[in-house]
Amino acid sequence: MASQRGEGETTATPLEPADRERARAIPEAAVARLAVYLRVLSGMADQGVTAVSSEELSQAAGVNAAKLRKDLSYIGSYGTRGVGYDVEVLVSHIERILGLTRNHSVAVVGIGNLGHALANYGGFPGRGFPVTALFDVDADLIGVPVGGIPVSHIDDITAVCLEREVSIGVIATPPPAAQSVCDRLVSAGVQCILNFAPVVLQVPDNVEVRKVDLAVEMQILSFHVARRADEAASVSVGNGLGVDGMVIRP
Amino acid sequence: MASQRGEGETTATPLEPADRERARAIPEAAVARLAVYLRVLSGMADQGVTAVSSEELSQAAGVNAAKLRKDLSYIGSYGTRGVGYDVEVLVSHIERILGLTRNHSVAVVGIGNLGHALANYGGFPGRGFPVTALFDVDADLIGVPVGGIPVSHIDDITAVCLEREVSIGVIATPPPAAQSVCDRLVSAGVQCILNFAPVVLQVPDNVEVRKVDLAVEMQILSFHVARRADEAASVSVGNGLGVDGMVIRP
DNA sequence: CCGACTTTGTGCATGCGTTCACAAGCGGTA
DNA sequence: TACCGCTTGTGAACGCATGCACAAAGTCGG
Repeated sequence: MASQRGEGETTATPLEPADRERARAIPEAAVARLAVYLRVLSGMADQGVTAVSSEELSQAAGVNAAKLRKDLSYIGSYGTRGVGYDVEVLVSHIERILGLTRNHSVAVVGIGNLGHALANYGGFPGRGFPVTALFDVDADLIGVPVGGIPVSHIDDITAVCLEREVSIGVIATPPPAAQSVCDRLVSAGVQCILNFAPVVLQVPDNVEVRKVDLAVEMQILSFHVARRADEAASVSVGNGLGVDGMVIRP
Repeated sequence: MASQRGEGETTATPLEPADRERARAIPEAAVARLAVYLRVLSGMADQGVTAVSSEELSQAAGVNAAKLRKDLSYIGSYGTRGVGYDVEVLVSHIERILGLTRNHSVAVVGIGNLGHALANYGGFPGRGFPVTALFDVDADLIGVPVGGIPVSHIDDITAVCLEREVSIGVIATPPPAAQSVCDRLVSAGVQCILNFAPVVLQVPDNVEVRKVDLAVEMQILSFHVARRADEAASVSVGNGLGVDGMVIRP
C-alpha cells in the first residue's frame, strides 16, 4: 500500500515493529469500523463468547464479511483458519492498535445543554476516556461541579490542559466561539479535537479534527426523504411534473 | 449506505425533470458537503454577500475548489463564468435539492442527558427541523414539558408519530433499548433515523439510518494520538527499536 | 464592438476502498 | 497419518470519489 507522503521515505529503512508499520497504512474508514468491531466483540466477551467467525462478527457489526477480514488483516492476522477468531485476543489487539491501552484525558469546552450531556455521559470514562476538565465563560458556572468535575474558566484553558494532560478537546460551544476555543486548545498542546459546533475549524496540520454536525446529519436525512417522496411521486403522478404540479422543462 | 441498487432500474424510462434525475446520482459524500456549503452560504447571505467564487466558497467550507464545483455540478449549473455564484440562488437551490423547502418533523426518543440537550437545541427548529414529539419510558417524565414539548410515553409512539407526521426519529436511548425503539419507529412509518445509541441497528431497506457514535469518534482520535506518539518515538529513538526500547526483528 | 481576463463546468487520470473469489492453512476424524 | 471440510487471508478486479487541467462562456474595459 502506498502509504502517504513518505517524508523522504524513512520507511526505506524498515525494522520497525510490524504493528507500527501497519498502523500507518490503515485506511481511515477501517479505523472507524475497528472501533465498531471492538464494541461488538466486547459485548460478546461479556456474554462469555470465546470464539467468533468473520461471518458472525460481520453480521453483528453490519458489514460485509470480506471487508471485515480485510480490516482485520490491516492490523495483522490473529485468526485461526477453519475456526475463526479468539474474542479475547482480538479485543486486546484492536485496543492496542486504537491506542486504548492508556487513558486519554478529555476536556469539554462549553457547558451548555450538550456540554452537560457530555460531561455526564457515562460511556466515556468506562472506555478509557475520562473527562478531566470542563470550561465555560459563564461566571455563574465557574466552580460548579458538573458530572463531578468543577467548571473552569476558559481563560485558564492552557494551564489546566497542561496540568491534566488533556489529549482530546471537545468543543460544544456556540458557533462564533468555536474557532477561538479551538485555537486556545491547540496552543495548550491539544492535538485531537472533537467539534460539535457547526463551523469549519482551521487548524495546523499536526492537529486532528473530527466533527459531529447534527444539522448536516439531519439535512442528509432530509435529502433522502425528499428523494423518496420524489420517486414515489414520479411513479404515481407520472413523468414531466414537478413537485408543485408545474411542468418543468430543461 | 447501500441505498443504491436501482430497484429494477426504473430510470430506464427517462423524461423525469432534470433535478429528480440528478438527485438520484448525487454521491452520498457530496450530499454531506452540500449541507456544509449551504451553511456557509447562509452565513454569507446574512452578512450581505451577494456573489461568491468557487475559490472563496471552497476555502470557507474547507474543501478543494474543484471538488466544490463538481459537487455543485451534480445539482446543476447555477454559476456565471467569469463571475461566480449568486449566493441567494445557490442557497435556494441547495435547499430545494436537500428537501429543505418543507419542514421535517422530528421525534426524540430517550429523554436523558442527550435527549434533553437535543430537545432544547435551538439549531433544529430554525433550520426546518421542528422537534414535535418526545418519548421516554420513565413515568416521572411523562407529561413534563422539555423544550416546550411534553414527553409522551413510548407506548404511544405509533399514534403520536402518525398524528404529528414525524419524518425523522432520533434515538437517544440506552443501548439495550435502541433496537426495540427503532422497530417501533419503523412500524410507525418513520423512514429516517438518527441513532446516537452505540448499537448497530437492523432496519428494512426502505429506512435510512445515520449514526452518531461518540465512542467511535473518540477512538478514532485515540488511534491518531497513538500513531503520533509512535512516530515521535520512532523518530527520537531511531529505527529498530520498539516503544519499550526492545529490538524487534521481523 | 472587440479582445483580454476571469471563472465555471467537465473529461480524464489517479488513487482509494470495496468486493469477489480462491488458495493456503488448520482442526477434526477415521 | 492422511483426508475432508471449514474459515482465514489476500491477490485482483471493480467502482467511486478526488484532483487536475483545460475548453467554454461570460464580463469588463477600451
